[in-house]
Amino acid sequence: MNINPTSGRPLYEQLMFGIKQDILLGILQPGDKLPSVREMAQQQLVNPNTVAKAYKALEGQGVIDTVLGRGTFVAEDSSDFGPDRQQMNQFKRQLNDLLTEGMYIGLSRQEIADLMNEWYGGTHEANRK
Amino acid sequence: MNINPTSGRPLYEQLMFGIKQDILLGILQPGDKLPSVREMAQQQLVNPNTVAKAYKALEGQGVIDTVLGRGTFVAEDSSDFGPDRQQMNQFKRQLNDLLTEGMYIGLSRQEIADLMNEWYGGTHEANRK
Amino acid sequence: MNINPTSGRPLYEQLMFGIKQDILLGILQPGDKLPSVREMAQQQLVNPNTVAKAYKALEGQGVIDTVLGRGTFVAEDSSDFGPDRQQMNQFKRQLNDLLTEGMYIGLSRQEIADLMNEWYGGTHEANRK
Amino acid sequence: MNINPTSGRPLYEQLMFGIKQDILLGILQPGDKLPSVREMAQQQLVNPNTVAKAYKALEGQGVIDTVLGRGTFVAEDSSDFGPDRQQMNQFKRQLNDLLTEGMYIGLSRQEIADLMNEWYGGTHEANRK
DNA sequence: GTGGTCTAGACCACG
DNA sequence: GTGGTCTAGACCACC
Repeated sequence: MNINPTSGRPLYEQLMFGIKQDILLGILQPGDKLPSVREMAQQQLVNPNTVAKAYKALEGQGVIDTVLGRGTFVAEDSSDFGPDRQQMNQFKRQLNDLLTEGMYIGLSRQEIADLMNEWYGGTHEANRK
Repeated sequence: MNINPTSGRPLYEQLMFGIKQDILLGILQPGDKLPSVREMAQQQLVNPNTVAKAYKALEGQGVIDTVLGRGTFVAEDSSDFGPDRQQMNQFKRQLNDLLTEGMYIGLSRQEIADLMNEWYGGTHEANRK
Repeated sequence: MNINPTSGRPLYEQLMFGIKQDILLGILQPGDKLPSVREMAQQQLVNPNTVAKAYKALEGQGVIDTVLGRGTFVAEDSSDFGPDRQQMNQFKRQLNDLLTEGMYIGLSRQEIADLMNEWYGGTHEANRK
Repeated sequence: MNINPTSGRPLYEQLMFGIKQDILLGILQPGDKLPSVREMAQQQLVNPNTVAKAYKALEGQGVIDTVLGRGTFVAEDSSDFGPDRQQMNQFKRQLNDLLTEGMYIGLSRQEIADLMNEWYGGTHEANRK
């Protein structure tokens, strides 16, 4: 998981994102314990408040469970968060914007497809369906 | 072009994308005059400053040219040059983010490829020269 | 003389500039007749008012003389407009800005010097002192 | 850095150049935090929006990075990459304009070269690594 | 606390 | 008429 403070995306969102990704990739399994708020804050060089906010939001989504005094754990049924309509629409809008941008800087359809394949091939071979 | 003030996306960014798309779709041709800042502001129900901000940013990207006292025009050779390194890097970062996002909301590689083909097929197949 | 409407510099200033340059280069000699306001406007694709404004300003500087009903002529003593202190200061400030910019985009001192020599060599060999 | 509100040059542009120069002079080092928008506005007696405009433009040029909620920082590798084509073209245009201007106010090739050497010698010889 | 966005309204130079 | 700049002041999300 990589946190990029200059990307403009909220840090807490990037954290949520990274954790969900780790679950989808199987790096984190249901029942696994997450780093404590303070540990995670040190690892990722962010403010503990930011981690706490991410954990709280994930708990609200049912992705993780917090047990007072023991820690935070990946929920048992955490991996079935499929795309809802709102997320899909947002994604399509973003893809739309990105392809417009790509076309503008002179990238062909093939070049963009290549970049896409590169990403899947390089980092996520094991996860393709 | 439709500006949606409640979408959460900055208005000036929506304007920029709308104009870029109009150019790619051929609705706006190189050399065409854009609505004046004040006209566009009235059409889209935003403040003239917001339009000016979008126009300025587009000029910075080489998409449009502004002639003092005359107006703003679609640039002639906006996509002639290949992508430069900075643009490429930025694009790859954005693509990376988007694909991660797609994976996170549960979209498969094929589904994303389909969305991409849909975009190219639907809006731009007919427009290629 | 080339007028660039998108440079951000006022058109009338570019005109003044170009005329003075032609005089310095010897293309225009003292006593030569300048194109009429309308002719010049057609040649340079600008509004006649813009040409008139440039001519008037040049006359105010003693660079050209207007004879009513006959036309506009290069003044006899027009070529001795040396740098005054204000012009020098402005020039130094602009050079300062430009060199800062050049250093920023990664140009070495030598590369900038080369560009400079290229400019002098290419266009103005005859005029060097 | 001194902002001169009566010079005719846009304030935000003066800010941009002042910051770039501070970086080149080593007064600001990569990673250093810039004064906050509000602080800088007070220091330079300008409106915060004007500072924000300058910061935003510098970020667009890759000179500084902004971290939401934390502040603005000098970018780490701002001049690593060579100049890209667009930047080069813009620089050449500006150099061209400036040299024409110099010739027009009566500066010889040697005088301009001297001014250039003066700039490099005076401000940046000691600072090279 | 930080920067980001938007509005409103003013003044200016240019054409 | 055009865009460019600046100010003032508001509201927001993020940290």
